[in-house]
Amino acid sequence: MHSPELLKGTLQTIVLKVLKDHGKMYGYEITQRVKELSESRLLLTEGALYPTLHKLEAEGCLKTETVMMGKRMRKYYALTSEGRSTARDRVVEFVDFIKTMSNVLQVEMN
Amino acid sequence: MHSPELLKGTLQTIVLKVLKDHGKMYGYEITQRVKELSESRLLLTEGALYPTLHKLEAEGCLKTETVMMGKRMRKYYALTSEGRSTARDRVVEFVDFIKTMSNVLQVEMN
DNA sequence: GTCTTATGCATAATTCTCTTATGTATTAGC
DNA sequence: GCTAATACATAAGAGAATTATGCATAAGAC
Repeated sequence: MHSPELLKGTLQTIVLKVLKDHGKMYGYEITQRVKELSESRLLLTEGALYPTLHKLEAEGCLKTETVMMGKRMRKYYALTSEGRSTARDRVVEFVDFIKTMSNVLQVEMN
Repeated sequence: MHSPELLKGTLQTIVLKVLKDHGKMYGYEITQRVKELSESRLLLTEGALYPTLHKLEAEGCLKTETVMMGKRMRKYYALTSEGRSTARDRVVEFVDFIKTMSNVLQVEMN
């Protein structure tokens, strides 16, 4: 597991990009996908994920669709067009940040 | 300038690594060196830097030496042997984190 | 010669984002 | 029947930064 400190500020970026790559998903599914992609090194907690989803929705980046699976609720999230644009921006911003950090820390990131 | 959110959790890593590469430095000097290395994209604020230096010193990673330059004080910081070890660990941890993020975000960092 | 900028330290109040804890409820495995 | 996994959600608390403030010296502009 990674030091959770480093995760700060990257959660929105992760959520947006995963949704961009995998289409509509529900919260629990996102946590599992990130766990897979990170080989269990990044474990999203619910207390962080759901508020983030709600916030991104409130900002117009995500739209929702609630489906009942039998008696259990599933709330699917998908990017709006604004969300797609924000996703692009956030990823670029993150990559730029890493390039800067490579220079400051004098390390190669590959 | 980068979104300051991303900086969270990386400040200690930056301070430790810069001190490892440049030997003893004083606070203001560190801000300037980071500004240089990052081409003004990372600007350390004093409100973040000084508490971080004090914390690292309290943890035994840094030792200090105060010098008077004329009437102005300079407090030099240098890594202890524990600090050198911590610096190594933090950089490795950061690079690992970036590798994981590359997988999750599906981007190349080079 | 005064005014602004740069140098140099430091701390406090506030904000933001996450962790941890808690709550509710359904479904699957043994 | 019990435990683990699925599935949502919110609240209290912690941690790390920003912003604001304070003090003080030195250098450069005009």
